[in-house]
Amino acid sequence: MAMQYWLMKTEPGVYSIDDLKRDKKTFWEGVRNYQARNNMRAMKKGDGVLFYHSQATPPGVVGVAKVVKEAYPDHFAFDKKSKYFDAKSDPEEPRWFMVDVGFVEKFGAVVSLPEIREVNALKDMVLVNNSRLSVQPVRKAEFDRVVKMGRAR
DNA sequence: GCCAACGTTGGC
DNA sequence: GCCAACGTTGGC
Repeated sequence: MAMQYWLMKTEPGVYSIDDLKRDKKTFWEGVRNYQARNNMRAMKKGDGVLFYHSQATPPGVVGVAKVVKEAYPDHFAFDKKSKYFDAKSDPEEPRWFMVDVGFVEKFGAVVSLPEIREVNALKDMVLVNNSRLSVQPVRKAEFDRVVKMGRAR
């Protein structure tokens, strides 16, 4: 099975690449969108992840992470005190899942969304065409190109 | 802070 | 099953 590639969004004020660098790895809880969830369930250990800062100035890819643990139930959905609580997720048949991701590298500077939009080879990225999806698949060529841009600084 | 895009909910 | 209303995301 070939390695797959993904892009995961986070608001740096909530959890940033620097937090991941410090923690080495983290669990990716709180995804409450079916398409994003399905993408997480398709992830395999070792898959590459573009780490994206949304709600940032500028927004963009700030580094690389990797999948270190495949999808398992998001128990925050069962916790009434959690902001991610969802009464419709039954512990017997969990609706929401999370994965663990590990730190790989932080780019010297952000590969910004406007820059990505300017690159013809990246015009089909989900990021460019569906700005709302928080966990999305990335083609290998796109992943390699963004990483190359991130390292060339 | 605004607003477009998109997903979800719920009445019928 | 349709679709209007509503809520959320995220760029600007």
